[in-house]
Amino acid sequence: MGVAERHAREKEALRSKIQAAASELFLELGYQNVSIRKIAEKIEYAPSTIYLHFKDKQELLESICIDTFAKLNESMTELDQRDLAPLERLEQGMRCYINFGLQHPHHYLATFGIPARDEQGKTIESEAVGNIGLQSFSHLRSIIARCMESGDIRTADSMVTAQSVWMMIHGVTDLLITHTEYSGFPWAPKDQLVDLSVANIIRGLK
Amino acid sequence: MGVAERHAREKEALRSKIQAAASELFLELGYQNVSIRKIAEKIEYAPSTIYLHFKDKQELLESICIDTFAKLNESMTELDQRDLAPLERLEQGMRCYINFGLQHPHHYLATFGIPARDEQGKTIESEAVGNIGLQSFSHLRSIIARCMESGDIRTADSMVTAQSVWMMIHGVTDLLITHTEYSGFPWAPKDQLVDLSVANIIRGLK
DNA sequence: TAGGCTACCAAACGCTGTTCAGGAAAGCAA
DNA sequence: TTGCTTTCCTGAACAGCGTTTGGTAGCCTA
Repeated sequence: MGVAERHAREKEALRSKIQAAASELFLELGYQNVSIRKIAEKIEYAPSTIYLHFKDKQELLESICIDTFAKLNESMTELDQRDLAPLERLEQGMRCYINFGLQHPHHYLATFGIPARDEQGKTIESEAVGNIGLQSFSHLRSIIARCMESGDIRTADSMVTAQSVWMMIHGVTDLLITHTEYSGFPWAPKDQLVDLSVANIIRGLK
Repeated sequence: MGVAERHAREKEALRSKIQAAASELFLELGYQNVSIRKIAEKIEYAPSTIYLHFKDKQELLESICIDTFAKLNESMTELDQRDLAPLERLEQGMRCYINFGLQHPHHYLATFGIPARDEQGKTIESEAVGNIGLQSFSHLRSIIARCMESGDIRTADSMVTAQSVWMMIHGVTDLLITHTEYSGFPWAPKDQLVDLSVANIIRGLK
């Protein structure tokens, strides 16, 4: 009676196909310019079919971002296994985060830069995105806690400290993604900005 | 022959009325939810009339953001005249920036958080916005240069340093605006995050 | 008073996300 | 094989969006 299983597989296959098409367009055109109709056309299905697999556009794009952010968490976990000194680990973690943002600019912005807003303009955030974000964040927090234990940085509330650090590297990542192209502003080279920022953030924690 | 003048005044008045209505809706509903049609309805004109005064929606919203950012520059100039010690001045400047973002969240996000993007997803930035941003930035740079001269922070390239600092406080501002409402993430109180971030950024510069 | 000029608007175009009634096909039971 | 049910998918529509265009009404000048 493998019929039900086959059906489930086929259904899953189409879901993946939608995600793949959306992901490609997403990468190509950016968040603002991906439309349900373009995705549908790419996979040669009717637009309404997409709604059989995803509640709405937000959920579809979110599912892609979650997949992408899972890669960030993988990188972080990998970094954990390289058993570096705490401070070195912290620096690598920050660089890893920034590089991730630069490698997946659209996904990064869709997740952190352009939150969904309701009619009142309040931020809406899904549980799923919250979870994956929390995972990344807890990596950061634990590294910071370790740096405090080892005495590499001064002791403080690891929660508040980690949030503050996250905000800073988010700012670096965000502006590197969105505003570096603009030639009217005399941006310094990315490398310099990253190096100095990472160094100064760590210095500030000592 | 005051007719032409009266006409010019009337034209200017309508332009301002459009801006005022847009600004109000903007504040109320956020960037995503302001539409030309809603603005038109609010001032009881046809949507197309708006296009006699603004090239497109982007230009209209930009003109509002520019006005708002002019206030930030005013605050910064005011701060200059209070003739504080360099380091104190730097701290106040940073706090001033963050508070500005929190007081005008939609304007802040529209200017820095949600840049216009073309079909390829590249950032488009207008000259006008670039100018006003450059003004704010040059304030920051000159304070930092002064702190270097006075020996309060270590000497380095003031351009790169200012950009790095800007990125960090942008990150703090941005995340305070967009993600604090989300209850699933255990955010620390805003005050704590601001205090620690500002203190650590300055510490990192020493 | 006639002509021109400006301000304005209604309607339309092509796009968007989303919903929904219905059809085709596949699976199952008799 | 026939009929029934379930599943998947679609075409058409709705309401909204930013923007353009053709045309009109009213004021200003001559």
